[in-house]
Amino acid sequence: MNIGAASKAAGLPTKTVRYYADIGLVEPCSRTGSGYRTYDNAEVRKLAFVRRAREFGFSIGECRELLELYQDSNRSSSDVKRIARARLGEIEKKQRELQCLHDELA
Amino acid sequence: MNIGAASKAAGLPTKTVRYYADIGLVEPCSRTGSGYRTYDNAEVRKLAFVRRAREFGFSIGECRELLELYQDSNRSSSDVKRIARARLGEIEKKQRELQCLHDELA
DNA sequence: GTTAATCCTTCCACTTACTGGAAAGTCAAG
DNA sequence: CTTGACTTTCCAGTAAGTGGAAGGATTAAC
Repeated sequence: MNIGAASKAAGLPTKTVRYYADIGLVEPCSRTGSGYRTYDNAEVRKLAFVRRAREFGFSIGECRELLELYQDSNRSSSDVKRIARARLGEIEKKQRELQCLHDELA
Repeated sequence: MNIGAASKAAGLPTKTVRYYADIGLVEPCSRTGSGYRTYDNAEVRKLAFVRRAREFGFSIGECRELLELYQDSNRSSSDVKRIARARLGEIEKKQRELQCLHDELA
């Protein structure tokens, strides 16, 4: 999949996908002989995940951390669990705040 | 209330409150003789409202629009209702996406 | 009643996370 | 074999803050 298709599938502008590749956040799985970035479903899922996280105010640095959790197939260490719990706490807080915003407008 | 107390009450950095005053998004209700910005509860509520809206990815321009809705005591016009409905739709979409993010991590 | 700590002011440079646009190479369809 | 859509890099610009300096104001303590 070229960058156009990948960005479309992930719901991000092509520019942003290229930027994420530049900063090493989500890298293409390879390059064609002519230098085109190629993505497959794994990367598209990561990109979509980052899109959602960014929409909720997680910084690029935090997204990096979240991606690691997301990719970690062995989530047994207490450290990983601790980080995940903290992040979930933030997300739940955001959910409550979003509800406030909703109620204030409705 | 001086800027420090107001920003604390609203949950925003002082710098940001000053910035919002500069761009005319939320202005202090007055200034002391010596130039200190003064805020009262109405402004603090607006600041907290903007904080929440910003946290959910609304731009400063959209916050301006939301603030107008928020302040509009006469929400009878169909135009205002239309904008509010569109914004509520966005917020509800964000709520669903946040749930996805939560589930992906949990 | 001065002094130290803690506000507050403006101004300007810097940062983060994109975003637009130019110039040029690539690819698939007709 | 050319046209049009897609891609590349690079560089400049934007949005929304954020940090820090230089200096004035307020308060609280000696």
